[in-house]
Amino acid sequence: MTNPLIHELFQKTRYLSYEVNKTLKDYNLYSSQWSVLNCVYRHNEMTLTQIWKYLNVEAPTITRTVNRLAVLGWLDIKAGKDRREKIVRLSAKALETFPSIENSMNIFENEMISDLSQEDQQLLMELLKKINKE
Amino acid sequence: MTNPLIHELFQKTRYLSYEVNKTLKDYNLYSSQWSVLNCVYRHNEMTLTQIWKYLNVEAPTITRTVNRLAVLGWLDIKAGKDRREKIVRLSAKALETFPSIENSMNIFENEMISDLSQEDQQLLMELLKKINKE
DNA sequence: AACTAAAACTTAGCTAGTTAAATAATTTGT
DNA sequence: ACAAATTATTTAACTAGCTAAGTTTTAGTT
Repeated sequence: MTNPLIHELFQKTRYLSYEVNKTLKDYNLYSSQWSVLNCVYRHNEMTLTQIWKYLNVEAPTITRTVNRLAVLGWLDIKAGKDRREKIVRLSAKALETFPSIENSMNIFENEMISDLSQEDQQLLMELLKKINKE
Repeated sequence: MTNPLIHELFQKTRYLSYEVNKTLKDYNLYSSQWSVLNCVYRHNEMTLTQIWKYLNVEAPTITRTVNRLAVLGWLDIKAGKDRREKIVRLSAKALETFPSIENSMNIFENEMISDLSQEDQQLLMELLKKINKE
């Protein structure tokens, strides 16, 4: 991008996603798959629509990722009372492995922001939230 | 991601890239194509290796994007003295259109960071640069 | 009750990032 | 001078964003 700030933001995110994928490789997971697992875990169960709204991506992205995670045995899918919707939960195997992955991710993320003090983090968060179309 | 800061970073970048694509739609360009055009323009001419090292992506990404841009008439490709390398320049048509795209992008980027003061921008840049593996 | 609109999800097809492995040209080392 | 290593680029195959257009089910309107 022309603006150095926006350029840096894109660079850093690419770098982060690259490093996250390396961390998750031990579990045969990709960063986007982890995002889905993590938010489903925290909500206990979610419909596809809840997932894509939460993660701020489009519906087809989640359809695909959730199906892959189901095939790989990480997620269980069941029909809702409303027969249009699908309800997603972590499988028994996923629940068992989850704490270990979470731990690896915590270590990784703490390493990534180890140069940022508590105030730095707070500040960075506020500054990021200011990026927006008027 | 587990960490809210990293989560926010990913969200914001997705949002930015989405908005950049909307801005560039008038020119039938995608944000990554613009990144390539912009850096080639600023360097006058570049080899593929110079481009991917500058943009911090892998070689195959640039091979593909540059070829597409050549087919679309934005880039001219010629062989270098070293016959392994390819040298890339903006086409006459691209040079003609460039200022107008650049202008649209400047307006867009300024809108995006309009809530950030000069110091905010400086600070944000410094904080972003602190994100790194130790 | 029947027609229409909306919601949840899917399918297909595009760009763009990645890795792994291949090819061709140039450098290096002996 | 020749074999081996390195460098530049490419190809194929994977994940992951997106849009546009489809199906099925539910909700709303008349």
